[in-house]
This record gives sequence, C-alpha cells and structure tokens, in this order.
Amino acid sequence: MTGNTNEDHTKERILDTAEALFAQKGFQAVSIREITRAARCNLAAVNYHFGNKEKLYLEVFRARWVPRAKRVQESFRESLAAQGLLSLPAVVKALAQAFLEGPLSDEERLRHSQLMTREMAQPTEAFNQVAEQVMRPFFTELASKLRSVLPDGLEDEQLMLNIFSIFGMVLYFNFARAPVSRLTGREYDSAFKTRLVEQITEFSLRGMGVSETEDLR
Amino acid sequence: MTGNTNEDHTKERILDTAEALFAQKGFQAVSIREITRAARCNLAAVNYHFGNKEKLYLEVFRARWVPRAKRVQESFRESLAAQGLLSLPAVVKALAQAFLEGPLSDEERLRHSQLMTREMAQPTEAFNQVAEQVMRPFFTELASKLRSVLPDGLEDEQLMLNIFSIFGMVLYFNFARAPVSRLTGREYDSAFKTRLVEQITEFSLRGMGVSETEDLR
DNA sequence: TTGACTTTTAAACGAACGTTTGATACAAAC
DNA sequence: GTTTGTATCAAACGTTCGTTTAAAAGTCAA
Repeated sequence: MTGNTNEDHTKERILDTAEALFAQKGFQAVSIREITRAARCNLAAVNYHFGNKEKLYLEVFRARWVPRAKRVQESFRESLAAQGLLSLPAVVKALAQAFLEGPLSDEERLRHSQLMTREMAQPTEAFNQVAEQVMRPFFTELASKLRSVLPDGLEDEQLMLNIFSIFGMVLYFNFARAPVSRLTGREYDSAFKTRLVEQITEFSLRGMGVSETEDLR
Repeated sequence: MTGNTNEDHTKERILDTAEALFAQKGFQAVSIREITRAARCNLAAVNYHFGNKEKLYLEVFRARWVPRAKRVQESFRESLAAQGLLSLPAVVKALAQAFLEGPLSDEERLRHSQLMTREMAQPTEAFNQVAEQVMRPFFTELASKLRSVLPDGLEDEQLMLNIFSIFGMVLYFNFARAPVSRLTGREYDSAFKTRLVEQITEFSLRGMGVSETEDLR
C-alpha cells in the first residue's frame, strides 16, 4: 500500500484547499471544480478520495479542524501552567491568549473561527463532532478550573453563562473584523490583537465580579 | 398606476420569504426557485420585480433589515427615556433589552441577527448600507450617551472596545443558540432570554468597571 | 517483465441553477 | 371597444453543478 501520511499528496492538498475555501465562503458557495482547480488536481479526485462533497466537508473537520482545536487547548494548558499558581486572572488571560494569539498563524486562526462560527450559527453534521469531541470536554475542563479559583456557592448556570460571555467576546473579535475595523479605524495587526487580549481579559475579570486586577501584565 | 404599498402583493411576499430563507441558509444556498415556490408566485417574478437575485438580496436589507434595525434603536431610546435619569446601568440594560427582548418577535429577532452575523463575517455590498446607515450612527449615539455617564478621561478606544464587548455578547447569545442550548441544556424560551439579559447587563456593568450595581431590576 | 493495485485523467451524465422570452390576464383611461 | 401599462405565466435558454465512468498512467512486489 501507499497510504503514507505524506504531505503534498493530492488528498492532503485537497483538504487544505477545501478548508480554506469552506471557511471563506461556506459549503454551498464553494464548488468541487473550484476546490480541485485550486488544489491543482483532477475534478474527480474529490469523489475518488472522499466519496462526495459532503464527506469532504466532514473530513475537513475530522482531519484538520479538530486537531487544531486540540492544539489551541493544549496551548491554553501550557500557558496556564507557565503562570505558576492557579488564579482567576491567570485562567482568563491564558484563555484569551490561546484563542487570539496562541499557536496558530493569523490565517489559520481566521479559518478556524470562521468554520466554527458557521457551524454554531447553522449546525450541520460536523457540529456533533465539534460539540462532543472539542467543545464539551474543554468546557468541562474550563468550568472545573474556574470553579477552583472562584468563590464557593457559585451556581452552575452562572458559571456557564460567564464562560459563554467570555467566549462570545473572543469569537466576536475574531469573526466581526469588518465592523470592528471599520468603526475603530484600526487594522487587525498584532498590536491591535494584543490590545484585544488585554480588553477581553480585563473586561471578563471585572465582569466575573472579582475586584483584584493586579499582576496581569 | 397600481403601485400601492399593499400587503400580500407578490413583491412583498417575495421580500418576506427571501429574507427568511437568506437568513436561514445564506445567499448562495437559496435558489430563486425555492423563494418563488415558498412565496407562491412564478419563477420569473424575482427578475420582474427586482432585476436579479443579488438585487433582491440588497432590497431585503434596504426594505426590511434597515427599517427593523431602526425600530430596535427606537425601542432602545424609549426604554432608556422611561427609566428616568440617565445612568450607566440604565443605558446598558436598555441596550441588552432592546436587542434580546425589544420590539421584535422571536422569529424576527433571529432572522435579523442571522442576516447581520452573515454580513459581519462575510461582508457583501449590503454591508455598506448596514454599516453607514445603521451601525455607525447608533454606535456614535451610544458612545456619546455612555461617555456622559462614565468617568471623565476615558479614552475613545477604550470606550469603543467596551461597546464591542457588549455587542459581542449580545450577538453571540443570539447566533450561537446551538452550542449554548447544547451545553447548558436550556431552551431559548422567554425565561432563559430574561436570564440572558440579566447576565449581559450585570457582566457588562461590572466589566466597564463601575462598582455600583443597585436598582438594576 | 509481468501482473495486481492505486491514482489520475478526460469526458460525459442528468439535474438544478439564474435568467430571458413571448404569450396571456387584468386593470384603468380614453 | 380599444388602447395602454402592469403583472403573471409556462417554457425554454445556456451554464454550472455534483457525480459517474472507463481508460490511461503510475507504482511496486514477485
């Protein structure tokens, strides 16, 4: 057999190209012809390697999106461990950093959150994979970490809503670049992104009702 | 001439149907055949009344989305005026209420934020209308109102980022219903929506760094 | 070099797409 | 009754879509 996981094989090129195009335009707006043209291979390659267009879309999530999400989560854990003692500011800052700076290139991060946003707003079969394999475990882990640094007696629902509020901001600043850039007049360069991490961190810390804001930088 | 603005005329039915379908599925995923079938009219009606599919999409924003956005803004102003003295909690609560409860039916609100989310994530020509006719004026108005109830010396950029943080949460809780429902186990009924308004209001108030949280209910 | 297997290729399939056309129905004006 | 302009209709246009096919090219162990 020739089933190496080699790069620059047709199958891998198709996955990369398809992910970029699906993220930019959405499933229906991208044609197999467009994908195979951009991946420099024959039109029939998608159906040969993946069966059909929908299975290619699902495979993009299985083989690209989910592993990348796990890299982001791992980056969160490392960044948190590096900060020493577990504290609320440490958790929140590690979270914002992992998702807005983190291990991904800028292009990768954009792709990643575009695909996630699409699935959140309009779930397909891929959403099940994302929800159960990535979101739920991470959500649970995050809730447990936060609970250990928050006052006792906090209700489960309140904790969940706080987490969602943070994620809402993180996602918004990722996918709504157009209005944010337009109204602030600022490009999404690395200086602005650092500013956004700071904003999300401080806003969230205060939002969760903890008065201390020291040793954040 | 017969150019009344009568309801249940073909042109109006097409606009309503098209808006619902574009919001649900996106521009490319909806065919003219699907729209005209749902609007119970002939296939050629779209091209007769609107020229082509893209002009229909733009007309949906001009004739439906923008006026509805202005209704939401007006509801914000009235709700704010009804609360008496201008205060930070009053502004923030009126904002969250206008967008999560407000004058729209649940179906309308979902449609509205779905279309907005699509344009934010992937701007088309319609985004210019939305940004300049709706977002920018409201953003300016909101910034001015907030500035009057916030401590002096607040930087413009800090104020803008705070506004975006609030909008991020509002939008997120509107468009990410799937993961929120999945992970909290709660339906988006009116009780939960009231809970969300409370969450956004309190989280934002604390997030903007004002310690007082009295007379919020 | 043969033979079995995988991958790539050009070509075609029927279906669905956005759009156009010309005929028809209908209303009010003259 | 005729005219004029608007609205609706069935039918067809050419194009693009996802998918299939069968042959050719490539790979590699025996």
